[in-house]
Amino acid sequence: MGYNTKQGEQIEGLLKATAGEHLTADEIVRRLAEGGNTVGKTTVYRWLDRLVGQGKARRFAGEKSESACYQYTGGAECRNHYHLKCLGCGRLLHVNCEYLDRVAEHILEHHGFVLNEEKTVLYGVCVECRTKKED
Amino acid sequence: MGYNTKQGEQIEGLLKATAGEHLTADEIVRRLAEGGNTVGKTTVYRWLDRLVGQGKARRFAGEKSESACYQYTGGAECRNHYHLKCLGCGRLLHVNCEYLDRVAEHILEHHGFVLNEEKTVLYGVCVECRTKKED
DNA sequence: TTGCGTGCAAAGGTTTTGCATGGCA
DNA sequence: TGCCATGCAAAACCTTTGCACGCAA
Repeated sequence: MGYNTKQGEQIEGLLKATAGEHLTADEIVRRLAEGGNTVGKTTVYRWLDRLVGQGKARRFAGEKSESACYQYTGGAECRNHYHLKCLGCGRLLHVNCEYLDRVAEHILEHHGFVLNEEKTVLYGVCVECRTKKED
Repeated sequence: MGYNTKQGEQIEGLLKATAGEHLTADEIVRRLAEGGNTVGKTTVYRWLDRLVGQGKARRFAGEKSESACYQYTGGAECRNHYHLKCLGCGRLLHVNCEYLDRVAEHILEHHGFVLNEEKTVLYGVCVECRTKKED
């Protein structure tokens, strides 16, 4: 199911190389073009859908009519930890932390709610953006 | 700043009355129409923007090209607790819990990250939807 | 009376789809 | 060869904006 193609490799490769950032479909087209690789926007959208379906990437809906951003998450290992996303720079932090694991247990026991770690993102501001603000 | 109008009251009223659910702009138009109150979609969007700005409502971006959903949060008090949103029924649970308050402290101390409780939503599945699935 | 609110129609922007062509296996 | 992938153009959608008219204060 699914062929390996030049475009697919380039899209996944770019996402992987910029895993700390988040990119819109448009930005992916532009960056690939800058690298000399022309890829149609339609193809970018189709590969992003596929990568999200495979759990290799993640989609972040934009505010209002902004474009959605996509970010590489790398697959299986990302299902076992938490994600902190910075509202300042967009960076996604991957946090392995037993304390946070216990949060899920607490929520289940005390609030009857099964936390979906894959769908949950904790929003806030990272250290870098915090110190930057103070300038 | 801002007049009180019939439409505004109806929109806020509907949102308040359905605080457990989440509605799209379209659904708001439809439900008001069913109640005999015709309100233009443009007006609905403008009031939703205002209510979100006032912290009275919250916007949840849809997947892909789905419409965004709006949900009544009631204002100031919602900034001091956590929100659990059910992926099954869309219900938003408001959780006041000292255990969860400590999560923010932990994240700051151990991960250098200032959690924004207002922007963060924990996704998962509520008790009702869990037992429903088992049928 | 003044200025904001309303709602229609139209525009704007993102994402999806149709279809002919190209490429992987 | 068979089937999927590609990419252009066009469509589909949600949301915003322009503008003339209506209503709140």
